[in-house]
Amino acid sequence: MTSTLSQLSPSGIPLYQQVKRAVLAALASGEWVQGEAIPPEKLLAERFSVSIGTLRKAIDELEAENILVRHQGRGTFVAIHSRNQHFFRFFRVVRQDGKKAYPETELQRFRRVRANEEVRAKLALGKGAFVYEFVNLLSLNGDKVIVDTIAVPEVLFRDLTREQLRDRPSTLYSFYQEMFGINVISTSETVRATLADAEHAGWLGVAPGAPLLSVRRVAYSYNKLPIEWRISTLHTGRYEYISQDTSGGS
Amino acid sequence: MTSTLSQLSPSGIPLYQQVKRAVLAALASGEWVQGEAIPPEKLLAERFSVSIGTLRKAIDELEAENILVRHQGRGTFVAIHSRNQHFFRFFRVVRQDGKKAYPETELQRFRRVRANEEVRAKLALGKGAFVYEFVNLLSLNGDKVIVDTIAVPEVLFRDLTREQLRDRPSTLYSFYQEMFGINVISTSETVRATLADAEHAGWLGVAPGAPLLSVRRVAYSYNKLPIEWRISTLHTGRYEYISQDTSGGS
DNA sequence: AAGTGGTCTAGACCACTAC
DNA sequence: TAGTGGTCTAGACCACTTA
Repeated sequence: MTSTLSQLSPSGIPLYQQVKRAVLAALASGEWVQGEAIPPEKLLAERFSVSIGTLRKAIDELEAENILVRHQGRGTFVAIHSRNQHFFRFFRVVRQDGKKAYPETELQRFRRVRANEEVRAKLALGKGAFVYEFVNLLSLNGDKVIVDTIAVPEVLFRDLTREQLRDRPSTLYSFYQEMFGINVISTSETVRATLADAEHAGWLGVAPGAPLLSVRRVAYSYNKLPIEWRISTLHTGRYEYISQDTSGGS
Repeated sequence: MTSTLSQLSPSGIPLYQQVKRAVLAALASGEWVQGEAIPPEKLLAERFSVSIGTLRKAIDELEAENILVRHQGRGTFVAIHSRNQHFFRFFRVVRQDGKKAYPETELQRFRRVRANEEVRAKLALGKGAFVYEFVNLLSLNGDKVIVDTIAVPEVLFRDLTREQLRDRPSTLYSFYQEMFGINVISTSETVRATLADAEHAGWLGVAPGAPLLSVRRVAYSYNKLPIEWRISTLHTGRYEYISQDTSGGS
């Protein structure tokens, strides 16, 4: 992969966007790997025959999209969506006093089934497609708080097993990344109030008929490809769902 | 307001951030008004004695935060948070089929009271401070869906009256903007499940004990100044609360 | 000390909008 | 045509990390 950029830009597309696409192409081709540093800015600027300012503008956007991470003095790295910071971007349940904690997960159920109509719609699957469907019970500070019912397309998660899920050493989304090369980069959620049915009441240790939150999520990879559908059922007795507006601030 | 920037930067804070703060200060002081253009970049660069590139970096961030809007060839404008696009950034309730609609509002209650401890904490008010507290019932497509209990500091909303609220021609936040010069630029929300009490059941036309969402919001202006505290109680029988993650994409 | 990204400059030229 | 923001350059110097 030399890829000195197609040299010509008759399209009128800004140079920095062409550079951005070229960097994305190099990432998608596997030229640079998860967690590894990409070449320094000066080298990249030469490779693409642009000034360093233009190169930086391209990298700026890739960093804003959580695809690259820069560290002053060390280099620019391919982002890892693992435990530390990124976890709480997608995990939005905290104790009512604001304290964040990592959940403990117990796999309750696992099966391979044909996707029903709702799941096919959410995951953009064709009729007859299979999904892996599993249920996790999540605890925070020892309290059973969340039941996640999750469906992922078989075609993207070939040969996923119950054991892999149960024994994974890291978060679910970094497991997706490490084992299947699938990156979750955005989600879309809706929230409703429901009453606990017998099964969820049992899992969460509440009375049937207790009020619960039902959070429905579609998770997307690059190009808005849907890769996971989940229904999270939350007991908000001592916890709550948070929804920050990240645009503003000073 | 000359404000040529304090000239000295012993603090080691990057210049463009100092410029950003200075622009925010000019906005907060009312020097530039809603929907009006701010001075051109070249002028601002001279005023703050920085290069145009540095000035642009400051404006870049303010645009990313929806505080300014740039239009090539026309100028840079103070963002208007009014009806059209911005409304649905803060109004996050849609019908379960995804259809968005503007709510109709009925003012149910209005009073001036001393803030209790919770409200004082959320709005960063001192002991004994007064707030205006009012209750709105919101309908979507003719369905009564939301009860908003809202508190705003008297010190920021001097002489707010029941009649002003009832007769306002626009959304609540553009009313804040037009009548009091207060801009909502970010919010922080938490969500819990509750059961309808008698009063809310009556307003929403549900049985007492029906499951409802309780959304608690603090709305902020520039510099993270809290300007409104509200508890929204939602009936999610046919509607739902949405929470998009806007960071990703390519 | 060497190498990385972060900031900042002082322009040039282009694309778009208004008049 | 004049004025606006958008792109791009070719550096200089600073702050941080690693050895």
